[in-house]
Amino acid sequence: MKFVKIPSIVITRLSTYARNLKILEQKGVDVVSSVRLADICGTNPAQIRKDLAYFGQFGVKGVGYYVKELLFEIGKILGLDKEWRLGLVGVGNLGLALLRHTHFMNHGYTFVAAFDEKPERIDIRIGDIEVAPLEAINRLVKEKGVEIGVIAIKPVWAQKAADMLVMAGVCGIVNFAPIQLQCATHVFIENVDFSLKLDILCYRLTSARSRQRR
Amino acid sequence: MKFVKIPSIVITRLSTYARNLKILEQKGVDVVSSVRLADICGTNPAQIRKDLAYFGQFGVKGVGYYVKELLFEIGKILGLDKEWRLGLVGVGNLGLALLRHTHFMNHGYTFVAAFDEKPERIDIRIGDIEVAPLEAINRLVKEKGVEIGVIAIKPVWAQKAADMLVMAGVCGIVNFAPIQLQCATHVFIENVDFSLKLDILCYRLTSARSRQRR
DNA sequence: TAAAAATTGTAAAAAAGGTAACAAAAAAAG
DNA sequence: CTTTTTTTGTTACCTTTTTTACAATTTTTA
Ligand SMILES: NC(=O)c1ccc[n+]([C@@H]2O[C@H](COP(=O)([O-])OP(=O)(O)OC[C@H]3O[C@@H](n4cnc5c(N)ncnc54)[C@H](O)[C@@H]3O)[C@@H](O)[C@H]2O)c1
Ligand SMILES: NC(=O)c1ccc[n+]([C@@H]2O[C@H](COP(=O)([O-])OP(=O)(O)OC[C@H]3O[C@@H](n4cnc5c(N)ncnc54)[C@H](O)[C@@H]3O)[C@@H](O)[C@H]2O)c1
Repeated sequence: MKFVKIPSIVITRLSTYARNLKILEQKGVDVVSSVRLADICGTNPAQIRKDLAYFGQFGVKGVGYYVKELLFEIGKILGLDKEWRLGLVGVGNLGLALLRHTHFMNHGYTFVAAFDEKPERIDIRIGDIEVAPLEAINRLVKEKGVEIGVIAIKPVWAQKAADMLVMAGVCGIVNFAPIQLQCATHVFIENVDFSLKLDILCYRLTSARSRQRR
Repeated sequence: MKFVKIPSIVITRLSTYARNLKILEQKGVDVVSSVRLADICGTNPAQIRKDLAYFGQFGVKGVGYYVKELLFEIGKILGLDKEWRLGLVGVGNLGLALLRHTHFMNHGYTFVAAFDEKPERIDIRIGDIEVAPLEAINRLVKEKGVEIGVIAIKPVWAQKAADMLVMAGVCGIVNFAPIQLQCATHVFIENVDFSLKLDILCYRLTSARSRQRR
């Protein structure tokens, strides 16, 4: 079999498809065409069909896609058919919000550990989680089976936290700090970047305004 | 002059360049070459030069780019040479974290208003901000000059909040709710999407594991 | 049962985006 | 002062991604 590299953007879209299929499922919709789904997702039908074609054939000609079935298949592709265990580094403003956010738990993601510089200051217990000191990362990542690290500390400390997570065996990191993390190539990093999005908006608003003036 | 459409991704990279130039400036670096900057930003030098070429000539042949000057110019391009006023909808877990986050204020972004369904429940005052009921959006957006709306409420309510913001005259929205907002074409929307990033990581980890097994 | 309509999967074409290469200019070395 | 080195700005080329087009298949209509 020929190896085909799957573009990152395809994965992003698959996640969007899954999200909207879930909504359709809740609404009791059984079958959806690529045209309808594209409309909902804000993309084009051929794109959906081509994205899916990377992984196989999931539709029925003349009919469309069975919502439940496609959702299941995309879940399998993305690896959402299992529980993923998250470990949080930095239980500050943002970190607390993330821990308290129950939405993830309903979607296959569970925080199983949390770390902070000054754990004694933070008296939070959510289910099994107790905030531990940074030094405990190595032990707890293994004990609790942390697979994905979530970094929510100040940019200056973020790299060190990433290094410790990787040393402990974590291969996936979601980084909220506005800084470019440098990790070994076997480690996958995704950034969630609010300021970046603000900057993009500023540019759009600014250039829209200057276009109006002309 | 020929109109050249500037790809979205170029703007994203400009923001990254600006962020790293700021760090270089703080370190006291005066001049940087596209090779060095590319190395720091994790891209390629030709890309940086081409990105900048969309907007003009900012370097000196044989020398490189003057850090302060390039930073200033990129700031001007992105529209960061002014204060931007933000209005928050949803002062819950995430919303509070955003309000309390002072980083933005140091970078040209200021929250000037905050709205919640049950404002009486939330006793927070940060500077001039007092949490107001949703009905006050129209009045306060105008009074406080809100230019960018930040949505941090449950997905089901997000569209309504967006509509109200747009009605009040807001043309830029950063949306934290995991839902596709539908707005008029003159409104710019940027999504900050944690679950999406988690899904991408899951896919990468899953496919890396299945590759190992082979 | 036959014709028309709907819709997928995929090949081919078109568009967009990224990379390499190099002339031009400045600085450094000889 | 001349040659070599450094480095930008830009063109041409290459790669990736998106869109179009259509045969193949199923369902619906007549
Ligand atoms: N708060 C937000 O709304 C927001 C939004 C976008 C991005 N961010 C980013 O998220 C990160 C965290 O923001 P925040 O507002 O929660 O900050 P914060 O200061 O409220 O929290 C940081 C927490 O990390 C802990 N900490 C500090 N150094 C540490 C270390 N070396 N190891 C472990 N823990 C350590 C602190 O004790 C604190 O509890 C920052 O990088 C920020 O830029 C925050
Ligand atoms: N908490 C997180 O870490 C996190 C992370 C990623 C995304 N999100 C998303 O951000 C959004 C908010 O999350 P949260 O954890 O802060 O939720 P939350 O329930 O803590 O807060 C929601 C707030 O919005 C208010 N509200 C409800 N309906 C409203 C309405 N119609 N108008 C105005 N205010 C209204 C509520 O009173 C509450 O204060 C959600 O869409 C969530 O999916 C949250």
